This record gives sequence, structure tokens and C-alpha cells, in this order.
Amino acid sequence: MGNSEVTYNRIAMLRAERGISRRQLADALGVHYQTVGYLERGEFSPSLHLALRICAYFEVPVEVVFSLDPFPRLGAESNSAARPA
Amino acid sequence: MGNSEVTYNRIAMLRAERGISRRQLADALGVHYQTVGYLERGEFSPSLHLALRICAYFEVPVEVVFSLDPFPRLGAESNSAARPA
DNA sequence: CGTAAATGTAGTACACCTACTACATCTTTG
DNA sequence: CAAAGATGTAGTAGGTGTACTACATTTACG
Repeated sequence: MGNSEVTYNRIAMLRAERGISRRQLADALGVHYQTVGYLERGEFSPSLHLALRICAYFEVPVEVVFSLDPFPRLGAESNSAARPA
Repeated sequence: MGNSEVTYNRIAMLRAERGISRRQLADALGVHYQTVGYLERGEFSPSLHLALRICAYFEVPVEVVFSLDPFPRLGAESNSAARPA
């Protein structure tokens, strides 16, 4: 029973990081600006085609933006280059 | 007008490489065996969720299986480790 | 306050993904 | 030949992704 249909994404994070609005992203992707909102809110997942275009726009691998499992919080322990003295 | 909606995939290649049938792959993915056929024939693209499950099954990055652009033929010159003496 | 920009909610409409059933073809094996 | 497995075609049905319009809310700026 683990919500087996959900796909998680970090579109909002990447958009915040680059400092662009939903409308700007939507225009760059060629989709309706509401579609970006739906995706960020998790109301549904993008088509594979749109997902690939999103990753191409941000210039990152698909796994950076989309995942079958929830993304860890920023600062969560996981990688080996962490450890602040 | 370059067919802007198509997504290319190498499901058939990966499946051939591993020597499994469509039925076996479909069962492992939890989809109908005809769905795998539709995907391999390019009749439509998978949902993002299914695409991620396919890549997880084959244990490869998404870009290895799916692309907005056609995949090069095997043996086509492109990488730097080529050149057979 | 008035305006604009960014975001959220609501609702309709259509195209596409996926399941499923049935049947045809081709190849392999006994 | 008979049987089984892999693949292709055809058709129906239901759920989901995307477009689009309209309106509310919040924040920032003059």
C-alpha cells in the first residue's frame, strides 16, 4: 500500500535555485503555466517527453529531478563528502 | 517540422541484451505484456513512472534507455574510446 | 490605496497511456 | 503435423496529462 503510483520531483527547487518564475519556465518548456504548478504540487506527473525537456532545460540528469522515492531534505546525511569538522 | 512529440527508446535492445522475453519484462514491471510491445514499436511513450521503473529494472540511467533524439547505431563513431587501431 | 506579478483553486475538454481480449503469424521442438 | 512461445494487429474502455479560462490570494512597489 505504499502509494505505488507517485513520482517525486524537484522542479520547484530547481526553479527557485535558478530564480525563475513558473511562467518563465512554462514558456521555456512550451507548456501552459498552470501545468508547471500542477507538477510542482504533485497533482500529477509529467509525460516522459515533458520530463526529458525539463531536464534538458535545467541541464541535469533525469535522476536529479525525478524519482520513484522521496528526495532527502537538504543537509540530510548521505554522501561521503559531508562532515563539517 | 521534426516530429516534436516522439520519444525514442532502447527497450528492445536492452531486452535482447539480457535475453528476456516481452512477457518476462512485462511481468517484472507489473504491466501488460502488450504494453511492452507498444513501447518497443514506438506506438506510444511510457508514463514517467513506468519509464523510471524500466530503468530501475535494467539498472541504468534514464538517458541510456530514453531520449528526445534518435539513438546512434551500434558502432557509430562518437566516443573517444573508439578507434580500432 | 492601486497595480502588477506570482501562486493556488475550480472546472471543462481532449489526447494519450495502459489493461485486456482475441486472433494471426512465425519459429522451434517433439 | 501438433503444440507452445514470441511477436504483431485490432478494438474497447477507463484513467491521467495538458490546455485553457476564470477567479481568489498574497506580496511587492509606487
